[in-house]
Amino acid sequence: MAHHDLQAVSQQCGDCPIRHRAVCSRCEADELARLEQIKYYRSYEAGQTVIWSGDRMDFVASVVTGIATLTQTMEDGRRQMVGLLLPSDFVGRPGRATAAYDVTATTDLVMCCFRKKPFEEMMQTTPHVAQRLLEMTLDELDAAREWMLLLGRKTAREKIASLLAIIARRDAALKPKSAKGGIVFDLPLTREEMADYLGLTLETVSRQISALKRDGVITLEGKRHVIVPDFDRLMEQTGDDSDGGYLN
Amino acid sequence: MAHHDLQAVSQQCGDCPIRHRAVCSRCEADELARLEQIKYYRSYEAGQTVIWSGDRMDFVASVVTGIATLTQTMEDGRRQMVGLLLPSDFVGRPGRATAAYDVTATTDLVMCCFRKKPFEEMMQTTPHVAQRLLEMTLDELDAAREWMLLLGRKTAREKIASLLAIIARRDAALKPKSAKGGIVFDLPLTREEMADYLGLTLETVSRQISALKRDGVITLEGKRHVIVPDFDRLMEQTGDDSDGGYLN
DNA sequence: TGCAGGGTTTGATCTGCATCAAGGCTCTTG
DNA sequence: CAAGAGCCTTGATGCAGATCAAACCCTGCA
Repeated sequence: MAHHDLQAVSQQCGDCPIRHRAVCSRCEADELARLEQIKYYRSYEAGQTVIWSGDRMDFVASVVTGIATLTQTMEDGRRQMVGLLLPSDFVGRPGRATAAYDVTATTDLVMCCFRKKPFEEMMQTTPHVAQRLLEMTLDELDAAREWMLLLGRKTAREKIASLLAIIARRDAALKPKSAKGGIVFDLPLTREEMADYLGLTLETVSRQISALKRDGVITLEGKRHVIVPDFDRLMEQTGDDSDGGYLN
Repeated sequence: MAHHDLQAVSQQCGDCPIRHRAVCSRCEADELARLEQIKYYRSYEAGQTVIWSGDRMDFVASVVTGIATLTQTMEDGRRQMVGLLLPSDFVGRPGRATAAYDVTATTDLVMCCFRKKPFEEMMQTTPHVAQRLLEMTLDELDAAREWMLLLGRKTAREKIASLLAIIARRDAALKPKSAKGGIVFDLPLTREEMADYLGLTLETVSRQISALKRDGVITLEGKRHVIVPDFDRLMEQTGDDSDGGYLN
């Protein structure tokens, strides 16, 4: 429905590794040219910090490849992940000068950045961009609220199952078509990062994964490679309504 | 900075009880006329449900007076509040046909509603509205992420103190000027609603409030009327950075 | 005046997860 | 090949907050 979105825009150029070039028929040539001018790419390697909370941030960006996290840290070191950024997700806030969260690359990461000032100007003149950004932000807000239910009310086992289901679903959406014999994916997070995501300790994460393994809900090959023989079986462990997602 | 925002628009009419009429100099007369045509008011009394999760929802709205909550419920009855709507807050999602959460009036409530279809059309033609909505949604997302830190990592005492601080701050912002002798406000939520907000049980909420009272951090008159003699003292209990809020 | 019901407090006990601690696996580096 | 560093697992123990239960307070109403 959005005929000119940020991903499409950030993918106009030939060096962008994901998806096809998507030129929208209704986009004005000079809009694109303007975007091209304020756009640049940055790469980070796994573990590197993109920006620290409180730092000056004069760009907004969208993830091209890799995975990044947003985390908040309390003075005494307690950490909570508050965002998981996958390819096409947006970082940064027009109208704010400093970063509100630590942004970290958990895998090798490429981001497509736009300098903030010109980007904001473009938002004024190009309503599609603001509309698309609104849509993405509303999606993120929904995800955050789902996450709040998880943090506030789910048990450790339900939390782990939910996280696995989220990753499995996303992975299934990307891949052409998983084998019929079950869903297979690699965990993009360490046990500690999972713990920060779920509001648990890494020991509890480890124990609950072992428990799911013991109960035959999942199988592990190595520490990271997960096989889910029966996705419905996994979903039963999440505590969520079975009736899947609301379709818009 | 937004010269034409949703509240301003919803307050053009004389029957709107909050704030002054705010006519934006840059707003086109016919924009306003269009908004007037698709606008209507609805009232609910305390405790009433505005809409159930999954129900058809053919309007978007903003709170005029009173307080509403968004909650999610699991099949077995566990509940988590995921949004607290104060005057001027926005409900509903353009581009979604059904409600994703239960919306409940916790006090008597007046909402200014816009039928969804024409509202969406107006978003297309009036960029200011989409931009303002984006701003509001980003604010909500920030609040949700703060809330996630609370749910995932704070102790019961810190949760209670944080909630009191949030309410106190909001209240202070509304009132002309609190007395110098400390901040005073009424809790707009029952113990159970606070528990749903904080991911606790109502017993724990009650106990922690008693503890804060015992320690002299707060004083209670009746069950709902709170006196905070020293706001900094309360803030110390929240676990948050002392350096207050980032100013844009 | 009594009593019924919703909201709240407080006590006793239980339990899920945190904490503390040790050891295993795998990869890197000298 | 040894030594070290990350990351992960597993065990033992402790405690914050859940659960179960009882009683209190206030308001409305018969």
